[in-house]
Amino acid sequence: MAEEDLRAVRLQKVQQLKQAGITPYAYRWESTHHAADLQAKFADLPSGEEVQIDVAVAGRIMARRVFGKLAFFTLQDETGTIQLYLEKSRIQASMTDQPEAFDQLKQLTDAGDIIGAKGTIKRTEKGELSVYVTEYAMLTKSLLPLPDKWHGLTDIAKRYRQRYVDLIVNPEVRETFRRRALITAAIRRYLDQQGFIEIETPVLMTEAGGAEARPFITYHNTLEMELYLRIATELHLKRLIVGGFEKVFELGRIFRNEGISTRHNPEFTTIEVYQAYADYQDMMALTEAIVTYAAQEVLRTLQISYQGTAIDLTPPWRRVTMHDLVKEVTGLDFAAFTTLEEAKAAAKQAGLHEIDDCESIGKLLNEAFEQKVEETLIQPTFVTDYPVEISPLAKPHRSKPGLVERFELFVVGRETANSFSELTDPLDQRERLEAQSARKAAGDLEAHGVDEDFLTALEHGMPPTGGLGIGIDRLVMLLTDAASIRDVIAFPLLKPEKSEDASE
RNA sequence: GGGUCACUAGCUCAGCGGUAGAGCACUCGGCUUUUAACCGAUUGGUCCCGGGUUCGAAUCCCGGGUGACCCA
Repeated sequence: MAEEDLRAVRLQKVQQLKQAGITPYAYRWESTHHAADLQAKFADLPSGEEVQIDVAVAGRIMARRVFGKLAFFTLQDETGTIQLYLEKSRIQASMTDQPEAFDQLKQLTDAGDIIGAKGTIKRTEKGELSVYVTEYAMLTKSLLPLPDKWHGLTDIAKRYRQRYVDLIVNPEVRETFRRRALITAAIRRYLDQQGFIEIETPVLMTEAGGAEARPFITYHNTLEMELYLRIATELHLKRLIVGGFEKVFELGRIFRNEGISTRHNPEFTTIEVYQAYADYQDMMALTEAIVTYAAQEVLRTLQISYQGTAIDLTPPWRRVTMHDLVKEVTGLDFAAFTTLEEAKAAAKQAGLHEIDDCESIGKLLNEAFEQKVEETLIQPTFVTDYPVEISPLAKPHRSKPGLVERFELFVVGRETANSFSELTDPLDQRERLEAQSARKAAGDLEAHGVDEDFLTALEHGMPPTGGLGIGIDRLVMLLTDAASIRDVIAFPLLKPEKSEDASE
């Protein structure tokens, strides 16, 4: 039967309910238990036995098994499922004001409807814990059919486009988003316990900054000006450190106008943390603490499995410099090169590709790292001491010329966190931002203009500060064993299904 | 950006040049211990869209759309 016909049948049932004086869209319902509560509480109840306890439950009908004078419904709420044992004689005896109650249950309810039920507890002879129903109420009539009860909804595009249906029929999807909420709550709780406060900074900015990425551009009507959606929270949080806060963070959404893949969504969530009087070594300890706290709170273990690979999150994690890793994997010792030409020749020899545009040894080192090393970093690894050329906001290394005090955390081959001893010298910072601004002028779409107010803030003096950013989506992927970032974002960006060609 | 694959009933899929199919769901009938309930009978289609080849296209070719995976 076509979808419109299926819908028409259910609309007819809506009318029939109304004619019988029953609203198909009720106002409230009071439950005593969730399905999981009952399943746990009566786990030891033997088959065939009853318990005279009054319970009330509510949820969506997932399956109906209807006999002549008896019916079994599978009811699903947020916590799980429980069976309703619906006996004509018992319901008719209790719902005396509604003599047709059982027939209405058989004829006017469908899988997908939301109902409430009151009754006692009974484990059937076949062993299924059930609410032995005395009364029920239609709470919301559903007009559209649920997907196949056995195969469910597997079409990936449809799952993302109609996430509500995905959530109804795929319980593990609900679990993923429940865990995501637990992870962000755990992170906030940990930071709160450590004395950090969360301050919300602007999403709309007159100049994008704090990262190298293409921004989204929007427009303010009354100001008559273009604005950028933030690509990082960095520059505002540092202003707060200048202002005297010593431990701040923000867990929020940022936006990057770039490609979409299983690891990239145009809007995603990061947490950035700034701690005055700390350096990147302190931030490593903080990173370990945050991630292991979240894992323990949500999974109760540090031994996790990601897409079939065992990952051990037990700290301390390996700490190794980018130079040493590149040398270890490729055999190239970048500390030994004196000219760019020499380094490029050796890099090509080692099998690196598309390196002709690299204008410095530091960028070449980073290319070697990205092309050869990243994918090998499966267990949690802090990669330290980056070239200054690719780190415009980090403080020069206290003992290694040409490098900065920075680390990135890699797990399962993916960058998961990024941190530096923050650059606090306003003149050095100006030089680096102006260099970037020149690249913007030359057409680099990921470069940005100088944020003069940020430099003014630095000139007022920022204490030595450690900064840390963690990609929340990737962390959630890791802790929920999700293969795609779209599996941990409730409503990922998708192209509209049909282009409404017209209008022009 | 490039390559490969997918798109057929509400859902899951078969059909691959000759009358568009199955299971589930829906509708009707039967049924007081089911749990993919069962039995019987129906119903349901822009075969993603647009061109082309052909006597004939869901099927072959070209273009487009959406998505997945791989590569950059």
